[in-house]
Amino acid sequence: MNIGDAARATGLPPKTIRYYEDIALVEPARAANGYRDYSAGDVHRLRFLQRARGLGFSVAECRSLLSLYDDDHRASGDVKEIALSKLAEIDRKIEELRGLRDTLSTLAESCHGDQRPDCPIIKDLAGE
Amino acid sequence: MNIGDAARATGLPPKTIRYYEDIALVEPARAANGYRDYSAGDVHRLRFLQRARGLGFSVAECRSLLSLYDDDHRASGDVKEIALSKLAEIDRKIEELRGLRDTLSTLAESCHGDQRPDCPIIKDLAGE
DNA sequence: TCTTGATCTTCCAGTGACTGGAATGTCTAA
DNA sequence: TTAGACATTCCAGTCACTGGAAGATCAAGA
Repeated sequence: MNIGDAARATGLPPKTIRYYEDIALVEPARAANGYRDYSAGDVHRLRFLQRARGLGFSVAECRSLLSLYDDDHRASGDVKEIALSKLAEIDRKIEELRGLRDTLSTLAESCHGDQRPDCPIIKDLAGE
Repeated sequence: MNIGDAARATGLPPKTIRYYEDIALVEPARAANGYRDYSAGDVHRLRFLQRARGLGFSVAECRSLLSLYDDDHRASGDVKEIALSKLAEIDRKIEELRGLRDTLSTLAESCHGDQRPDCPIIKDLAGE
């Protein structure tokens, strides 16, 4: 399977798939003409990556998850640990964004938003 | 005022302050010895940047905000527009993270997380 | 057979917003 | 005088791609 077909099968751009080979995440065989030749297993791994990245796992975390995926004797606890720590990270980010949201929304509400130069948002940013 | 003092006054690392000069956000005068010499106005702008970045504005947005900050005849509506579009962006991010959180939390809950290899998280990522 | 156009290859550079480190120069206090 | 704290510039690295150039290969149609 050529890279274009693998791209269609996984929803990943060819550039990204080549990048995943560069960083040794999915290393396909090569055909006689030098083209990458993706096996069904390779495509599975690519799809795994696509899902895991979509869930917010970093490439480094994906590497760990892939090696657990490869390991038939893995402990599900190891996988769960990664998932839970990612969950905690997402929670932290949500909290941070909520804080930003509240501050910014208060600021925006206090600004009349017309032609006059007087602006509470700028004043706040300036520290007045 | 040397860069170290400006750093202490604003909470920004010297490296970052130099970077802001590189991209022409805050360009201080130079002393006879070649050291950067930050005026009170420069420090105000740096503090403004520090606050705006902390609120999640990109450097490009900060550039716009700074030019509005500099313009005594700005319309507060222009500032409010930037703030509101950032607010909408933050809301989108929060929603996205909530979705991730829910998916990941459902997955983690369904995983017993022990020594056995059977793992619903891996199964889901593999698309089974 | 020739050509066209899609697809493939590699390699280099850019993104955003810094951050680290090396090599070197200047200032201040003991 | 000297130590060490601070300053300078410049280059390279981060993360996860993405864009583009230059050139090879393939499949289909005239």
